[in-house]
Amino acid sequence: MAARKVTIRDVAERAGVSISTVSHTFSGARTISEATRERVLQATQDLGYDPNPAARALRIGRHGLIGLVLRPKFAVSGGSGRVETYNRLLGTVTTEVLREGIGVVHVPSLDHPRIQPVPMDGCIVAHPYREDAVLNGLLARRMPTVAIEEDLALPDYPWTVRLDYTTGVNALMTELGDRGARNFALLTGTEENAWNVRTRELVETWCADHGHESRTHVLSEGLTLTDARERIRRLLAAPARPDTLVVHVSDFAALAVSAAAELGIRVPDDLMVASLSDTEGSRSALVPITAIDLNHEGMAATAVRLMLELLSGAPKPRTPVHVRPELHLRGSTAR
Amino acid sequence: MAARKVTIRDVAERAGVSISTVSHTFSGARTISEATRERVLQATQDLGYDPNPAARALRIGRHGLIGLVLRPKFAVSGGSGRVETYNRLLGTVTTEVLREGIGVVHVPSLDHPRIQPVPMDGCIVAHPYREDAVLNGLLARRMPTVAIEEDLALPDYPWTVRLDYTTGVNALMTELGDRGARNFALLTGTEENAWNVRTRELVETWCADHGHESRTHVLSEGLTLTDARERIRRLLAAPARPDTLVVHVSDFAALAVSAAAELGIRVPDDLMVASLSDTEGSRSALVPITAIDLNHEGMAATAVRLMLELLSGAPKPRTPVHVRPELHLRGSTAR
DNA sequence: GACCTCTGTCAAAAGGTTTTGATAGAGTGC
DNA sequence: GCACTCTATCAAAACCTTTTGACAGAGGTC
Repeated sequence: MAARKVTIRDVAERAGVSISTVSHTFSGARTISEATRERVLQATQDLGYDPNPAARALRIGRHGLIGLVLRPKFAVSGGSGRVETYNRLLGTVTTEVLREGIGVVHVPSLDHPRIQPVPMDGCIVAHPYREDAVLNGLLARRMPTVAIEEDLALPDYPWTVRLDYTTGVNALMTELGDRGARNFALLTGTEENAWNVRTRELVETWCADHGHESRTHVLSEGLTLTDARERIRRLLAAPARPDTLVVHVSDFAALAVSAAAELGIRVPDDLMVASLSDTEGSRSALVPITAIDLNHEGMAATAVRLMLELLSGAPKPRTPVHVRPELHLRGSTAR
Repeated sequence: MAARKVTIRDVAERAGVSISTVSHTFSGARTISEATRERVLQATQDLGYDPNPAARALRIGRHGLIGLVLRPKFAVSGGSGRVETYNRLLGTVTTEVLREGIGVVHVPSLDHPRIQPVPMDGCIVAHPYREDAVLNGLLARRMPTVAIEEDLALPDYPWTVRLDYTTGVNALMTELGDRGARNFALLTGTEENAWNVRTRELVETWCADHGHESRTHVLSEGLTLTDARERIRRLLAAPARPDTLVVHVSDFAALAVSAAAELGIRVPDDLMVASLSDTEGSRSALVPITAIDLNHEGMAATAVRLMLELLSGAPKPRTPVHVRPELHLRGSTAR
């Protein structure tokens, strides 16, 4: 079936020139006469020559590929919100990187500390856990690595893109406060990532600072929608019901809205709901939900920028790199 | 910053052995004494050695990567249904391929006929257009290629995974007929891919065979939701309104359901709606919509199986490879 | 002690590019 | 017609692995 691959040597032979001439024809590194170029191109065509990327990479020392790892592990079965996140990241990284003529390779987020050697010039790790095994493995191998969101155990890693939670969460809380919220319930998650930890700190601090009630409930991100619904329903049916719900997962926020409807609780009049992430789930809920958009596009684009800097040998950023989230006010908190 | 990369030669030197011994230590191709192995591993550790994938690929002639191209072009901004499709494909391909220790690389679906050389052993092209430039470019380069859905101009390409539209669409139409559908409107798309063309043929043929009215409307997949909504609204407001809508894009089907609600048309009593694709849009519409699930998981897994066969030199499949879609009956067509 | 087999190691070749120093020949200026 | 510069080309080296044929020494058999 597969006859021997045709190499630059075959092309050179057929065109009656040396292999360096063929190479130069493609790269334009040296001037080549029109007649020769013609013959080389013709030979290339005839033979169906396709340069070997491995040989090229070996010689020039670059693969032209950057890796992308998403943690938490990409799960097809996972909530649609997570899928959307992955897509926004992947889409942006792909687009941005492409502009530089670089490709994207999926790096399996093996829990194995030793990732199998993948041809990449650098790697972007999105949403690492605390003491993330993949991130640490890459760093140990001296792979140029950019993190999207910090590994909480590596707060000083300079090549990190951080979301400016302070601005985002405080803006949201102020808005809720202005609209009369006094008794908050925060639904946060179990995964130890910047998103959960930082937003929790900020919400709790803000409530404490403003003398408002606040109670934090931890809900596993892995909960089925049915189980999550049940948990939320119980929370809303309890006698001392909060007047405001701040929910980490947008799909859960949507659940809260529909659970409220079933219980005859009016949103936003009796209960305000806000989400700490923004996806289709929050946008197209029964009552559209006020949400903080995590600006995955901005994060990804910035990560790519950082990666290009890192690869070109630029000095590390001296101050933390932040990206602004976007607050979308919607019906679930409207007057 | 980046001192010269440490190579197998450095490890050999530090361990006081030859480079072949180092290589054998890793590959296990020859027996190595315990003492030597120990020293080699220690040296590897000390130096932070990381094998060069390009050199390896060059030598063994395989990259350990397969490419994935999604056409129509992956658009983040595109409808959420398209995003979901991409994810289901990507997720399945990644998972399946990983099992074999192979990685996945994103191939930009450049409209450029000449994709830049990407290190991959084979490439999966999903949903090619008619006379697809990328698919043809790959074949011209003799790249082992598997198509998910046929290129209509290459009906005999053997390494193609096809959806069994006949079974799926006929089951749907029969169901609709049984439930009293007599006057059909088919909303199909402008892109010339197997999905649009095959389903259209089947719906029209079925209606003709059963002596039912049917009218086909072509809606661009690129329409904004607002424009699509308007078009659908006009269709439903017309005097000779169909009793059944079969819609290609699930997001458009969801629009039809809500447009009907606005016009006071009851679904399914006055109007049945079915979708030729199944996504979050159809599942969580105002009235959940009966839909044909394109079984992207099955298609992707089969494509990977085909790819592995192709790469291992197996003979081409003698009969077309089909995957069954799944029909989900929901409220939009219920009695 | 001659012959053989095994074990552990090495040296060298091969894989397909890109890059660079060298050079032949053509053109230019006087 | 000499000295020089350009233009177009070539040969060879380098990139880092994996694979394979060779071989030295240890141990076994008669």
